[in-house]
Amino acid sequence: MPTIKDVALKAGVSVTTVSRVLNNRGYLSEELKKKVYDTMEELNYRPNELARSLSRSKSNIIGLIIPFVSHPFFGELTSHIEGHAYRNGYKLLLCNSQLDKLKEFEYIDMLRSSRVDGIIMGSHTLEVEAYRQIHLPLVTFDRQISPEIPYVCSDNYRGGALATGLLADKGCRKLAHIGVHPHLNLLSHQRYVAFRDVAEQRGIWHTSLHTDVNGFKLEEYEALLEQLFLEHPDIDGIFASSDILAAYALKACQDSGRRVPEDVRIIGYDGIAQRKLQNPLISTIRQPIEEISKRAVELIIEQMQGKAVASEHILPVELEEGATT
Amino acid sequence: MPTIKDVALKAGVSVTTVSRVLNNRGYLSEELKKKVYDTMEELNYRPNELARSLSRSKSNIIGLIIPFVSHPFFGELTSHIEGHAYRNGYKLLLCNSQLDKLKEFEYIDMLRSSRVDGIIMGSHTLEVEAYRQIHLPLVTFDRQISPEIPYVCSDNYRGGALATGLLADKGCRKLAHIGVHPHLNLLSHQRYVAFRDVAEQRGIWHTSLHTDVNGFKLEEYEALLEQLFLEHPDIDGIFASSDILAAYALKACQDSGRRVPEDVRIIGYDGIAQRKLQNPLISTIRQPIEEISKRAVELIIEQMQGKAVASEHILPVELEEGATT
DNA sequence: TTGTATGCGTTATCAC
DNA sequence: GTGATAACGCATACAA
Repeated sequence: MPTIKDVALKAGVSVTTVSRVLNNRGYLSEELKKKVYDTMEELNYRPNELARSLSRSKSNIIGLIIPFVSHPFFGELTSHIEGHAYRNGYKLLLCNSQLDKLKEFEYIDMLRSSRVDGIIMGSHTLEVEAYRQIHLPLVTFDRQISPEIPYVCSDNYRGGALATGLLADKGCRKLAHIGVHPHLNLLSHQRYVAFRDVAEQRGIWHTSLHTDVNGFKLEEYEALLEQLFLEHPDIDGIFASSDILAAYALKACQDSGRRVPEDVRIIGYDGIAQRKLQNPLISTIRQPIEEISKRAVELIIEQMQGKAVASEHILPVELEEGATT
Repeated sequence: MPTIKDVALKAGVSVTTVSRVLNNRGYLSEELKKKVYDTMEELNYRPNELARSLSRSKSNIIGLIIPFVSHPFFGELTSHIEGHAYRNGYKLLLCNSQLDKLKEFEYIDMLRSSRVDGIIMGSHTLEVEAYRQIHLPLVTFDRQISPEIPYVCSDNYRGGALATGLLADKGCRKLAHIGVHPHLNLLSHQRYVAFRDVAEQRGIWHTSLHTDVNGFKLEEYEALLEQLFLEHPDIDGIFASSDILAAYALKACQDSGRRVPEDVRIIGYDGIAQRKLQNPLISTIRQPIEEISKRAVELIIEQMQGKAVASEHILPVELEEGATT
């Protein structure tokens, strides 16, 4: 591949000049610019980003660590984050932790070595201290780590309250919450807290089931629903902590001859696009996924620029009623 | 951040020695190794991958260009590709083209500038010549570009034949194929070719509908199904070119009072995990997504190593019957 | 076995 | 306005 030196030589100028043209710095005659641009074109020259990054100590890369891209929610999140990064001239290094501690740890190391300009953390299997050691612009999704590290999330408590309130309003008398394991200090745990609060306020019987610690597996979801109906066959309202989980609940109801919403009412969380494939359409609490993604990227960029950023970014949710409630 | 120089200084050795320890090259006494490792630890030193990459002219980054990560099929593909890349010590730069020509073009440029070691192309909005100009290890998914560029895909023709054969066996007499626009020379077009061939061999009436050129939008899918049943209300067999499309077909049937599989039989393509959320379970032609991903990464690595690779990689599909046929 | 010097492709600091 | 030259952080050929 041709280098800046080749361009300089062929254009009959110095590398400094070529670099100047490249970065549009200082005063350059139109004629000179054209000459340089032409030789670049001629040589099919592409500036070496590695060298640029090294020299400027800025890579224009954002690292994204999430549990699973193949999970629809994270797929949408990733998609929007990529879009915003792209619009701002950043590349995205994708890291699937699979909720594997070692993998997440190694990825953090790799990202630091790669001198990424910042990291968006959507996976949180490690201890607080591990994240504090990173010393890079950081944004966390759905987890509060320490005051210096900003986090962005949906209004989990309000979402949980809205969902539970709807089930109560519809006359449910025996509620179940299903979700992933609340082992870590994830903010999504607030959905459950709200569920419990509202159910108790309203004096409604309620219970909660959750998957294993590393639970994002589809088989686990199935087992969870089976257990639920085995232990509590007369459940008449389910608040699922994700739309995927809600879809499983719906399927489990249909398979066991329960009518939805007549016998059992179901409401999910997330508001993923794929929800629309379900029949009947699943009621849900919509997270502003696009807004969350945008904010996360902005927060990374602002930190890089040395700006002070607020540490708390709680974005509003919206109740979106379908046909399962 | 500390550099190799800091480590050398503090350990009382030369940078060369530190570099040697880092890369485990040449003969080094255990004592010396330990001393160097200890100072690295002490300084929390991380080698600068940018500098390493520049020096070795190898970035250990693979670029992945796909239309949409949020599409379940590409989500799974991405997930597996990431896994294999990681296992081989490569990082993944994620590029969502959104089937936008300009974006895809710019991304190719960015990847070249970033000196990625290879590119896996799952988006193909550009002309053959654009890809031939890349001059980097390349692998294509589902598109044949030129003999030098290896491609990997599922056995599309066989998949289409299996699907159509099944519908025919079940007694369907009026078949429809639905898919995305066959504008580009995508190999998935073979699914349709097989559909037509088999239907004609068996003497079965058949038709085909497809989305717009840039069609991956969910709304378009809905419109497509609406049109299908409007024009051909008596269709009794549908072969959808993706499971997502099949899910829409299923929903459209249910919404219009058609029983599946009694009135209309449906079979999809891909074999995505999310298919299991549908009720009834959708019959499908399963692509070996994991194997495809593995092969793609391998082909990139082998090309980087200068090995000669075969240009055609057609992996077997499998008919997986659910409850919609 | 360890160190010196040079190069990787850019940018930035000086001079001229 | 333009051009040498020294960084950027690391790897490596060559010496010692």
